[in-house]
Amino acid sequence: MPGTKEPQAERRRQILAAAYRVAAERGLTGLRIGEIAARAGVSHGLVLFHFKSKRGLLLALLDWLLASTTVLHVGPDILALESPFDQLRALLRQEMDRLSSEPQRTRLTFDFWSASIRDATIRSKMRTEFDRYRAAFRPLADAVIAAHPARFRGVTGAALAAVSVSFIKGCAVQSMIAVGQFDIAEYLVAAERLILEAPARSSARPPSRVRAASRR
Amino acid sequence: MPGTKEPQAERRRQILAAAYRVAAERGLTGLRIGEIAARAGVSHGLVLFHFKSKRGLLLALLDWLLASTTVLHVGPDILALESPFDQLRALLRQEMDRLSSEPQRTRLTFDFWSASIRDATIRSKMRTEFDRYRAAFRPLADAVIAAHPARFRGVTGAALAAVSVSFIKGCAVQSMIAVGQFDIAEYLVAAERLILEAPARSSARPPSRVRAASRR
DNA sequence: TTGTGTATTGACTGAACAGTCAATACATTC
DNA sequence: GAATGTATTGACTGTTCAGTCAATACACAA
Repeated sequence: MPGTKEPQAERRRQILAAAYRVAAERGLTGLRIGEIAARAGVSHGLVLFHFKSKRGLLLALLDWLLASTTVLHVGPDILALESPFDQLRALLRQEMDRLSSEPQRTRLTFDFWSASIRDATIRSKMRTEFDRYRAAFRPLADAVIAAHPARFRGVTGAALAAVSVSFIKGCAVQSMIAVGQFDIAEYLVAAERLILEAPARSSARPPSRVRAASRR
Repeated sequence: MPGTKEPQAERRRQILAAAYRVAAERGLTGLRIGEIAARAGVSHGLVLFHFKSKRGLLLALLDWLLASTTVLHVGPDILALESPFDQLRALLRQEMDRLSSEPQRTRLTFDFWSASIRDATIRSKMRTEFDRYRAAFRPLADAVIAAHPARFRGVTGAALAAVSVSFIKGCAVQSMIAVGQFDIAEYLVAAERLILEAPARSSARPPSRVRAASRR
């Protein structure tokens, strides 16, 4: 005996929320329409009614995941920093913190990356997202290059942005596998010193603009 | 009517080889005992006979994959470089080249990473491999720190090694998703300038030891 | 009230697969 | 050449799922 009706959009939302919870726990491979339905408190058939097929649900879930992921935000506190180097460094830190503070979301995203290897549709969606993410780094990357033309002679803003993204993704990958054993704080310090020539700790000396640019 | 007998080890090898091919094409999720058997030219039942269960086969495949992956090798040409910075840079380049020259293997490894999120046994194996990989970077990382004590004050060799690995993994991830569109050569140049303060191109000036160390 | 379209259910179907097993072939030892 | 142990097959089983569908309930309009 069919239950109470809900407006279409609302039902979809409920089901997607349940799907997200299941996917976060069991992974994309362990995603079962039956379990999603149970969690959403509806029938198996209804899930198919709203999403047409399992694949349809999967793609909707991906859209939902991407849409609800915070877009890279370069806030005022970052813009307030003097040198582009400092800004880029602050941005990296912010992003790594964000990824590690949302392990479920990060793991699910990772699952979709993996799926994207063999699925063209998923890949295309992921790529769009990747591009957007990289593009958000672009202005800063350009600024860094402009501030240090000699050092970055021949380096494009695109490539520099790509490298920045790599750091973040690579860090995420490692922290996912080596849970606990991988100290993000320590990692960040090392990354900063290595990449972006950090100023000495607790010194009052102005940040990074000190060097480079004077080269060659 | 049962076919000709093969020595146990040899059969396992044949089946694993077939499993690798199937996994490379279809991914771990698409791995089917039936298809593996067909490719190996044996029966479905025989695969189970030799590997006990699908999971057994999966773990054996992982062992095989890890065992057959080239261990990080710091060759004489790298050791010949003067400064630790240059050595580390050369090593990064070598590894990125290697990963991108074996896309199938890299993709499969990626698949296993993904599986490791939800499977403790796989995770443990992957972690061991990760540790080994990171450990191989360790001596160089230590050398870099020793060469620039001021710059890396408070940074451990472990963290520096972890960052190096991140670069490589992050690069691999991006190049897998943004196939074609992602220019590894350009990426490498950017990474080198950003991370390791590259010497100016085609200049005869001695490498990196120039700076840092003098700081503070 | 009647009618119409949409939402919802639960039972059913069929396919895909992992795993089992008895039968059989081969190799080796005695 | 009989006996024994191991490899190999193919048919079978049971389960797990995605997807279908007819029946039904609800909302709303006429």
